[in-house]
Amino acid sequence: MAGIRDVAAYAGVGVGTVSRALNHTGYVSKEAREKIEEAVKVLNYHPNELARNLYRNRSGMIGVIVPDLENPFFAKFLKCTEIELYKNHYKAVVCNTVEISNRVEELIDMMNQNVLDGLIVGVDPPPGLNLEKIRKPIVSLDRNWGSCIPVVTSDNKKGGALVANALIEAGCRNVLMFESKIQTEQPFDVRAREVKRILKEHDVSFVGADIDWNMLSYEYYLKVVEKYLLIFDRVDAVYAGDLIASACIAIAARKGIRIPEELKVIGYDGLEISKLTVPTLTTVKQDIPQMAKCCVDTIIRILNREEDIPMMRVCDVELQQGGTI
Amino acid sequence: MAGIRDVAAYAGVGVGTVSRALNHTGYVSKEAREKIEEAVKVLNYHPNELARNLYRNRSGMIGVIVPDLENPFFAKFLKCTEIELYKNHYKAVVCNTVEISNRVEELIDMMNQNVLDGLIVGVDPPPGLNLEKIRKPIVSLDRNWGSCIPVVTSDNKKGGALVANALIEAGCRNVLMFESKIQTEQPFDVRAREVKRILKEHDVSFVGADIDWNMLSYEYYLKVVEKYLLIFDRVDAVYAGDLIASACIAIAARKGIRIPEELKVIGYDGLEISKLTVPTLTTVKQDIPQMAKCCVDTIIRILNREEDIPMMRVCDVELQQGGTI
DNA sequence: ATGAAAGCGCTAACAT
DNA sequence: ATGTTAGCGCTTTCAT
Repeated sequence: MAGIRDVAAYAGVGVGTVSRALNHTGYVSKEAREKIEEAVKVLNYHPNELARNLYRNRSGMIGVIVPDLENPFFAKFLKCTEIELYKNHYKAVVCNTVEISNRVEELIDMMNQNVLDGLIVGVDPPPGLNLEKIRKPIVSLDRNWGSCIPVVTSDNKKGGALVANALIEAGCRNVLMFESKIQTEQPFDVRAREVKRILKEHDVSFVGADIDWNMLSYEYYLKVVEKYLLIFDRVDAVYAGDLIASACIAIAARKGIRIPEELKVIGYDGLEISKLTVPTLTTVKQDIPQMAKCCVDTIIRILNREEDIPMMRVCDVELQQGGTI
Repeated sequence: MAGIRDVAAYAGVGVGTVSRALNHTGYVSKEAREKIEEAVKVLNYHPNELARNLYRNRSGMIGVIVPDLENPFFAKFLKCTEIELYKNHYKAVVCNTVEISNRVEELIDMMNQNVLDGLIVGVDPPPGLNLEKIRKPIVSLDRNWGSCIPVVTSDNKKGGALVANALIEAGCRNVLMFESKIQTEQPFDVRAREVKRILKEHDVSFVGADIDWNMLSYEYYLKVVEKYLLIFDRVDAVYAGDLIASACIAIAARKGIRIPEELKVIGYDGLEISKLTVPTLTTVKQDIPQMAKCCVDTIIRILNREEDIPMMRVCDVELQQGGTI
């Protein structure tokens, strides 16, 4: 494995000249440059990025933590994030937290060990996290990690309002809501709060459904949706994330419940699957590419030591009209 | 940022002793060890992994290349691969090839630059690839990269037979197949070939559909499926990957075509979405976790310089019974 | 058992 | 414009 000294020797110059030639930094004569290029080719030389990293004290790697890649929301988020990072000459190191605990702490350690230059997190912070000791940037997707961690979120208030108003305009009186319980004070809690507020204002009653948010499988969703529809037989509408909403449409079809006549459904997220249901799912679409872009943009700006980094960036949402409401 | 010399100074020992203590290599007296542990805590010392990497000439990173994470097959594959890599103390650097060309070559360069210790590839090799110059392991998922690149595949022959036999037993006479054209001699071509062979044997006629495999969106699938069902109105069955098969079920529902009475559908892959269609999709399920495990296991064994690495590992498939055939 | 010292392969400051 | 040299922070001989 040829090193820079081999190249220097072969080209008959010093290592400094080689380094300058390769990095396009400082002056290098035409002859020297040509001899070096020749040597590089002959010796099949590739600069050892590890040595560069050590010197520069950066790895060019950003960790991206998501709960579960099987969830299409996070798969798409990672896809978009990876592409944005690539545009900024960074690589994405991926981490699923599902099935394994303590992974977040480990990735934070990797930052301290200089293996990662930063972290984009789509998961809750680990309990008892001490942000003091972290010297590298973290950007969060829709979670509160602390006052000094920038958050990229989508317009949950508008999203909640879109949901509530759609339900009200459709004349729903009894809504079954699959929503996370408001307890951890996360940005997306705003959404459920807004939905409930507006529904109350219009005297629409609703009931929350309690599900295990760590279970990601349609079989589980189908079971849960079926159970709840049985329990609450007066329900005339369901509001849930797209995956559960889709499960709901499937259950309705199997039970002969007509949508939207007998049961209205409104989803949230605007995932691909919303196009596939029959009828297509009316849902509030989050701009995942935009959220990914904001996350990457923010972390890059911190890495570049820019000033006035916004601590909160809110991406737009829009109603994607379907046939379920 | 405290370094190993700071720890050594604080503990009143040499750097060598600190290194040995931290790595549990060589002898270190109890007293020294305790003083060092104390120093590590006080100074909040984290060993710089970059320096270690340089010395050891490894990064602990494996690149995983997939066409598109929005495809649930690859999302799940990456998820499982990441978890398996983690168990082996490696990290996964992810790369979508969609939207950007030349990414494979770049990741290969990263191997030569010691940033990646190996590559797991779920994409075709770039044209004109020269394997000679690659000195680090590559393992491929279901693609031929060359005779010296191990391949992990699933039992495409059995899978094809399961499809064909299911179609025959259901009495289909005219099958519309959404399958990749056999031209690149990839392992998964065996599947289509086997389906066709058995169908011919039983005098079942079939017609292939030509679609743009780089387009991944349900809206596109829906459009294409609709077009083909119109063109071939004598078709009584469709065979396609789960995503297209699901689109097909949606189209049928919208057009009032009863499944399975008027049109039978059989999918391939066994993705989550197969549980969600109405009726549930009959499909051939690939064992994605097992394939991921084989890929990781193989690359780890090469990295560990083990002997007798199998050049081809075939994972089992099984028929997942649904209601579409 | 431990400290000193020589690298790992590169970059950049410095002297020429 | 270019060669020499001192690190980047660690691991590992090699004496002691």
